[in-house]
Amino acid sequence: MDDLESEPSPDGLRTTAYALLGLLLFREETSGYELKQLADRTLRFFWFSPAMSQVYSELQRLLEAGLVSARRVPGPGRGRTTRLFRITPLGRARLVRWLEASEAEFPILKHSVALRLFFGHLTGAPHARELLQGYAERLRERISELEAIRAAIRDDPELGYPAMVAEWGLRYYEAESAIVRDLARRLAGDTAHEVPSTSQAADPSPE
Amino acid sequence: MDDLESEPSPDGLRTTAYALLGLLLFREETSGYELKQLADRTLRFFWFSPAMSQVYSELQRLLEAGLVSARRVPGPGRGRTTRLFRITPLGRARLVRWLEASEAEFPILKHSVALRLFFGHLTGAPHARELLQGYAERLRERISELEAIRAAIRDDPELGYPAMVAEWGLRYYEAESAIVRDLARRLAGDTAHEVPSTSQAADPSPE
DNA sequence: TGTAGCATGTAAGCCGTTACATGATTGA
DNA sequence: TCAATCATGTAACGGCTTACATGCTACA
Repeated sequence: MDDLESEPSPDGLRTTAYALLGLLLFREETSGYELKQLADRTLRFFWFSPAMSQVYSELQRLLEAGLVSARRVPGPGRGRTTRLFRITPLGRARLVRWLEASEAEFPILKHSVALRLFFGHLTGAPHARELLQGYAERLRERISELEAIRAAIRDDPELGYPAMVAEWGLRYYEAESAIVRDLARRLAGDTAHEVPSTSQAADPSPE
Repeated sequence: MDDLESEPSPDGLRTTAYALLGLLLFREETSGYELKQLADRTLRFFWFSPAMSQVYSELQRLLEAGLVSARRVPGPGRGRTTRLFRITPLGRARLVRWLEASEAEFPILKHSVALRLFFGHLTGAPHARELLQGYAERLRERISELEAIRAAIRDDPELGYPAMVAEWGLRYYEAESAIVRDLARRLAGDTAHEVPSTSQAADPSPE
């Protein structure tokens, strides 16, 4: 089982650091705050959106490694200063090297809905159906969000790759919706017997 | 942004602890070692398979909370002892309560292939295509593994829910395969211009 | 003879989170 | 006037991983 789990690259930087570094490519200069917002609109859909505090700490690390530069500017807020970050040529080169030299890990899915369905015999078909319906609902929200984003970037020729990823996400969500719908339907037929299993269940896998 | 990130339940146990606890339902008694193997064949596909050391520490925690019991038996290996764990009635009750009382989080996806594709303009269409083809290859492996598992559990009436999850996984992988195939095809048309973007790219999202 | 599998753990460390601390501006 | 937004961080903690430590049995 050599599922190379995001080995720390020679730079000592993790995938998340490179992800944030890459986002800087799409901006001239950004504050940490703004970068977090950008992550919420992009990374969130296929990686994850780091906490505000992590954004700052990753930026600090990238700064120390020379992959980004920073300058302080006043405001907004009279006494306060804002730090604006920018990717350096070295940063860009390192990002490219990382993309070319390192292997992509197989995607990691933490799917708590599937996990709960796995134990469905404990709570019964009606509960499982509600679980799936709740998930379907949240999927619809996600789809709306992502559709809005895709519509906004669709025709920008500079954003072909982000657009592909957005489409990937949409098709993924739509596949999920279809599967969930089918499973819920199948459970509807079973609704008769509630929480049927009192006995110890059998082995879920053969020897 | 209230994406309730796996809040520690009143028990102080995380999802992973409940996941392992739930796996014990499918066995009379297991060693930590065997539980890890079971996790590799089940949890891995929709949650993640914890490291060996984590399996032991979660079991220890569950033991202290009285949700599992343990007994030591000799062997195999003359001087060595094996600890066999078993879910307690309390454990089962707590698992049910957790399933019923807590909300399922929206699935978390760490998709490094999509992340890399997002930055595809840095490495060019041929590289992106290779990335997708490599992923497609690994997807095929996963599909084979999961198909074998599904075939083995398919007709056991006690394992209806695990079978549903296996099917979910298969359909998910098949959707991924289809999307990846289409994206790779689209990139094939673009192969002419290698690494086209030297200029700073534009904003990936509208103001 | 050596390596893979069975079996159990401890220790160190990083990744990422929540909670905390601070403070100005804008708009309801 | 009160909340939201902009903006920057620090501290504490938990989850999970890798590395380390140990040793037997079966098999090639």
